[in-house]
Amino acid sequence: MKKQIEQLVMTALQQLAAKGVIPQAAVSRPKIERTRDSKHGDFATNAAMVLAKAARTNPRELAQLLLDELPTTDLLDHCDIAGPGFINFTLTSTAYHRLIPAILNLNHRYGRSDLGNGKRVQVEFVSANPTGPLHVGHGRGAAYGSVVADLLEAVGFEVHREYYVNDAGRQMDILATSIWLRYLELCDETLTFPANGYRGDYVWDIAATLHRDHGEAYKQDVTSVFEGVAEDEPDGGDKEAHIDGLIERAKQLLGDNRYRFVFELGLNIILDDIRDDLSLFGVNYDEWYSERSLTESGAVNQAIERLRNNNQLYEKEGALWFRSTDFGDEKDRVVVRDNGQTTYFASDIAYHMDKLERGFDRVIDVWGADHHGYIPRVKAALTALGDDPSRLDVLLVQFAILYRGGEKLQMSTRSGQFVTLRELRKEVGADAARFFYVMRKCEQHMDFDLDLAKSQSSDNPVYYVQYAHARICSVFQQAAEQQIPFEDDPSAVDYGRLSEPHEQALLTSLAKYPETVESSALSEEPHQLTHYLRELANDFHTYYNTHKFLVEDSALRDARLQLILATRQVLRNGLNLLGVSAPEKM
RNA sequence: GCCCUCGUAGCUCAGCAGGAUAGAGCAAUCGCCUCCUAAGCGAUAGGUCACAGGUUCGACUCCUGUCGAGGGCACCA
Repeated sequence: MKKQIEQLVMTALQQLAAKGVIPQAAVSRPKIERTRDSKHGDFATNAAMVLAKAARTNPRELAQLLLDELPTTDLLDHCDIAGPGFINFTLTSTAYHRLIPAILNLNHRYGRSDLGNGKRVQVEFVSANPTGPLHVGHGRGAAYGSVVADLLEAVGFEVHREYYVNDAGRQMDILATSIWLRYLELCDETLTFPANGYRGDYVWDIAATLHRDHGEAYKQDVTSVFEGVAEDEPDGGDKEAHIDGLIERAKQLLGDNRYRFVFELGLNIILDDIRDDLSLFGVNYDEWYSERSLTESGAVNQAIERLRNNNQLYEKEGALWFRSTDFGDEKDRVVVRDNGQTTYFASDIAYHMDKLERGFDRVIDVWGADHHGYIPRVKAALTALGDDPSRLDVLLVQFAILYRGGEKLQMSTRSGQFVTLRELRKEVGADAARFFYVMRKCEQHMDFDLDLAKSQSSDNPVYYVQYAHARICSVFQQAAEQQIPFEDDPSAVDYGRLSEPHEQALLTSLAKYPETVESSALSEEPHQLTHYLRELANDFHTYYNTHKFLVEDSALRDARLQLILATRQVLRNGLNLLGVSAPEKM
């Protein structure tokens, strides 16, 4: 609807330009907005106010000239000039009535568009280190990323969903070593677990698997493990040096193959768990991209070479540095350490280079807010490599703070004290969790109230929307049980019978759906859709409470039933985009 | 110290590229089920949009500064 008005105004503007009223250069896509107040009609434009200066006339006069040039259409009931020079458009009721069969014919396609023109977009999200189960902080990124991906797909982009697996690096070595130490404990060895090791129960579980399947094949004498290793922090030493020493010792004592085996065992079990967890949360990927594969394929070295050839690297204190300050970063960054190992940043340069080279028109990274300082250096690297950094957009997701019984819950992966995404799902359900996560703007710090998400009451917005859907289903259930007939061809119904204000309100909301999806998708703001669905559900509940649908008057009944069928379709489409179920019964 | 994000009703948040009288939901008070699911609906009350300047016809929205909250400033990943 909005598009149609936009075209009408555009035509009028071109006419005005042709007549020399306004300069040709001033003609641009007019801004058409929904009015806030229905007294001002359905849509409004400020075009006359914007162009008044260029036309050397006052806004209200220009508005009149514009209206004179507006093509005739059965879409518009009337237009008027208001306030300082707004033009208000009021649609005809037929324009709205035509919407019902249109929605029902389009079915699940109502709200989808081809705006994206099949452009390829990659969305990378979650990408948590596989050193433990996902926690509720990752949940927000998961819900947000997957809804953004689905929204972009709905408006016609070709979307590629990807998880970057950090399967290399020190954190993974710490995990492998933690598993091995727990294994030794299961072999009845006594030891002091390192302060910096991973202490979660899942580490015990993996160690138990190793012990069960391989007995004592990986056992070593504990004194040989700890002897000569730097003191741990509680003993007055450095916890980093201590854990690094233990990693070295593990590699030494187990040998390459056996160490590798423990490492892989941990990685695979945890990754399988993450995959399973996300899938149950309704989050699926096209690709799990391994960090290690970048090193193995030589991509990391290639990226470093390319930077070197572009004269962006220099050596200092035995390490190789990238001149990221030349591209706006606050300090230069190391890509190869003095021990010859490439840094995580080097992998990330290679990864982002690879992303752009895979031919995506746009690359979106969904990161936790704690990574924001990382953006300038990645963009710097892309610029230095001669790529276009504007093709990369980083969306930052703020932390979610969990509350239970009004108390803030603390969490930390290392200490093993956290609420996992799995626990959250079990406690509040995937539907409520997803809806809650996505209800807030991503850059907004979020308070996640567990009690509220769990409550099956009016306080809970998820149930509110789902309930509207179930209620509509129930009406048709009733019609079937009472054998009340109704016309099932939406185009054979007289919608002129829909004259109640509640019906008009509902129709207006239904018409807004495509605009909402488009705007949500383009601004990467799923919360717009959740708010919309709440309003739509509210329009329906209000209507439901004041009017009966299964009335005697069959023509009126037909019109009302088709209207709520269209409503059900939109609720369903919207919930589906959020990855939330639309139950028939509640 | 520097950088990023945020600061709207008692609480949690909307306010879409500046536009016509600031919006919801909780919580509070008062109403509505012999009637298609009361997980619902209606009504009342509640706000110098953190503060101070600036930009203009017009600022919650843009710019600068102050204050406050969170996060980031590794040869960790």
